[in-house]
Amino acid sequence: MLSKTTEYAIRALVSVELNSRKGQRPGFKTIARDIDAPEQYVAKIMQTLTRFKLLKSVRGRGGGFFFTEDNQQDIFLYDVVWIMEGKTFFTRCGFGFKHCDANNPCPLHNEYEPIREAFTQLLKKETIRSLATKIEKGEAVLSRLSV
Amino acid sequence: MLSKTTEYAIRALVSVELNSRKGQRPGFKTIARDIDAPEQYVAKIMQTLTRFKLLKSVRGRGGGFFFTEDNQQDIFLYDVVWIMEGKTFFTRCGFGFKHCDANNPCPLHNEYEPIREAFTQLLKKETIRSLATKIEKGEAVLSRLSV
DNA sequence: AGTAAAAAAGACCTTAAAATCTTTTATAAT
DNA sequence: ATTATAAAAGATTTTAAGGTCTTTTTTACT
Repeated sequence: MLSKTTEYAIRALVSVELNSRKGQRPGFKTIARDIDAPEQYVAKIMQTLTRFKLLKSVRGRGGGFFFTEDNQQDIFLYDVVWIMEGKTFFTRCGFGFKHCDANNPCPLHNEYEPIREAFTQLLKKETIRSLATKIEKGEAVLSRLSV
Repeated sequence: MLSKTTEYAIRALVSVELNSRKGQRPGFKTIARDIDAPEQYVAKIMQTLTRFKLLKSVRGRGGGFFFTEDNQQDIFLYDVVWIMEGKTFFTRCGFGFKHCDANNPCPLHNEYEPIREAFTQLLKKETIRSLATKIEKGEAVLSRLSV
C-alpha cells in the first residue's frame, strides 16, 4: 500500500509533534529512535519533508526539526502521501490495468473506486496533530514512541 | 497496493480463461502478449500458479495452460493474492506500525480496518471467471486484451 | 577566533522485485 | 527414432527502494 519511506515520514512527523508538545526540538537521531527506523535514512526523509516545507529545520547547536506557525496548521496525511508517493497514487488502477478510469473501467474499477476513495478521504481527514493527540490520549500506540 | 507480479498473475489467469472460452489453450507467449507483460516473466509466474494448482499445464506440442474441472471451480482473486503476496497481506498495518491490531491499535487502525476489510471482501467475491465475463460482456476493458 | 553540534549534501552500498538468458525435460507429430 | 514445440528449471542481470558512510555547511556557545 504505502511505501516504507512514506510510513517513516508519517511517523517521523508525529514524533516531531509529540516532542514539540513536550517543548523539545528533536534531531533526526531522536526521531529515528522514536519511530524505530535507521538514523541516516530518517535524515534523508527529513530533508525531503523540509524541502517541501512541511516543517522547518535549523542546523548547528540546539538545532533540529520543528513546525512554524504556518506549518502548525494541520498537515494532512494526504499531503505527506502526495509528496512521498506522487499524485498518481490516488488515481492509478489498483490492479495494474492501463487506462483505467470511470470512462474506461477495468473489470474491478466500479467496486474498487469507492474503497480507494474511502482511503483517500481518511488521508484527507486525519492530520499529524490528530494522530499525535490520539497517542497522547492513550487511545492508540505508536510502537516504541508509546513505550 | 498489489505488487506488479500479483497484477500480472491476475491478468494472466483472466487471459487463460478468455482464451479457453474461445477453445484455445494459450502458452506463456500468448498470455504475455494479451496482458502486455514480459514473456519470460510471465512464464515464471505461470510456473508459480501451476505449482499452487490454480491451473494446469502441459508441455510439448499443443501444450499450454488451462483449467481442469477442479480449477474450473471459481478461482477467487483472494486466492491469487494470498499465493502471490502471502497471508500477512490481509492483516499487516497499513501504516507500518508494529503490533497493530484491534487490541493494540495504531492511531489509524479503527478507521483503516473497515477499508481493508472492504477490499478483502472484494477479493473474496470476485473471481477470474467473473472478471472474464465482464470483459466479454463489454462492461470492462482489459488493456490490450480487449483491443 | 575557535570549537562543538547539528542538518545538508553527495557518494556509495545492499536488498528485493522485476526481468532476461540458457539449458533441460516433456509431449506430439512425422 | 527424429524433430519440432512448449513448459520447467536454473542462473544471471537490471532496476528501484531502502539504507549507509563521508564531507560540507550552518549555528551557537565559549
